[in-house]
Amino acid sequence: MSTVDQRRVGRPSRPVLDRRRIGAAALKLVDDTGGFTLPELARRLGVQTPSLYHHVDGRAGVVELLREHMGRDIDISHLERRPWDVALRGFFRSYRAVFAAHPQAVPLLATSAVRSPEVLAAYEKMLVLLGEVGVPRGEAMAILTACENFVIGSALDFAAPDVMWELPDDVDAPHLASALADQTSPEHRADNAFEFGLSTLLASIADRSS
Amino acid sequence: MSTVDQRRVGRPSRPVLDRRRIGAAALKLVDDTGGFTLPELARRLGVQTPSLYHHVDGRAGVVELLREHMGRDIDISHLERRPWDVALRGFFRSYRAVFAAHPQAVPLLATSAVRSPEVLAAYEKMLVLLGEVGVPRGEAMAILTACENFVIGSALDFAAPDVMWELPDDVDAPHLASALADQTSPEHRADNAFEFGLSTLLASIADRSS
DNA sequence: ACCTGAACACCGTTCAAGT
DNA sequence: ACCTGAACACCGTTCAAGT
Repeated sequence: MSTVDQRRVGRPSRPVLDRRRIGAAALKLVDDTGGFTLPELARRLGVQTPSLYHHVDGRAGVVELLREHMGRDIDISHLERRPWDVALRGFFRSYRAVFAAHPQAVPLLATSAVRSPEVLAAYEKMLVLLGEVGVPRGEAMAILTACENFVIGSALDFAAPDVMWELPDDVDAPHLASALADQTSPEHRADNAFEFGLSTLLASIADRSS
Repeated sequence: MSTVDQRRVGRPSRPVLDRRRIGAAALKLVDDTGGFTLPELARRLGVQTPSLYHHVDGRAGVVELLREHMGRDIDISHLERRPWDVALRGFFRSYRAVFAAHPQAVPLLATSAVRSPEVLAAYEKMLVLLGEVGVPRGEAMAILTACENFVIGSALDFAAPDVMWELPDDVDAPHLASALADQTSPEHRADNAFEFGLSTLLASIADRSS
């Protein structure tokens, strides 16, 4: 009948895709479904699967895009604040909050930490902070790495279902059962653990300063 | 010519597969190649792919098998030792050492922590320890969770390539560069960070005891 | 440069058939 | 119960063709 079928072949007058749009759609897809597939991502973008390859390097490239996208959300400005512990606490909270905002994405990214220029710049600033406080240079990297490892582990914990702490009936663990029951706020189990660990690690930095 | 071709159809006189053998082969495969595929796993076991489904629930079931297999290697006996900090330190070191022995498997398992009966029993014992020391019951779970999160994050860190800390030429980060250079032993970067964080977390438990 | 359609190798899963 | 062979839907990736 009419020429409603606008299926087009060949290069469009203006590009319909760009890395930013792909990254946003991918993150949305992961948030919605817990995973992603190139065909499904392409469908959401109204495009054929191979089109993606003009902008990202396959599936691994999309994961990289997720990493970039979430890395941008980490609020580095905390590191401008003083005193140093307020700066670090704010930064690491933001770091974890970004993961917590996209729990389904965490397992995809956990393989390797974010190493974008922005994150490297953040490390640079944190090292300056530690230097100001008097932490020996040789120890600074170990301290920050420990903090980051803790943040990533905590993010994974947050992403994990709370159901994982349900005890099977056949295991006898009275102390564990009552400890789970005695939690001040079970719904914030992961948050409590995070705040505890973060405070602990930061306090130990104070100990190392001169 | 001869009947060398022993391809058989139907149920074998004695089972050729069992969960243990599948788990061991899967772990070996992951250690060797960094991943696994059901066809590849079946090939190594000298069996057809669908045969695996008689023993494990598909691909997810194999991951579960990996978890069980590695969980068995964690040395719980540390928790019988005293004083409490020796017990906990030994246990968490063993926990991480198991991951470190199979770095390629870590990303596969990181999604959810090990929650086998053995690990639950370990938690039970650790809670008894914390109780002996006088840690308030309401805080105990947060403390142990923080330790576990740290261990898992550290395991992922260990599994990550050290190359990730190579600085691109275009980023200007003098403090980061010198901090990396000043590390007491770069080849043990991940280990140093782990030992630092673990000591810190354990020390804070002492603070919480009465 | 950038999108499409067709094609390929490969993977996870199901199931009937056979002992 | 336990293994095989065949079959299916689906995925990631490549590439020539078209603008």
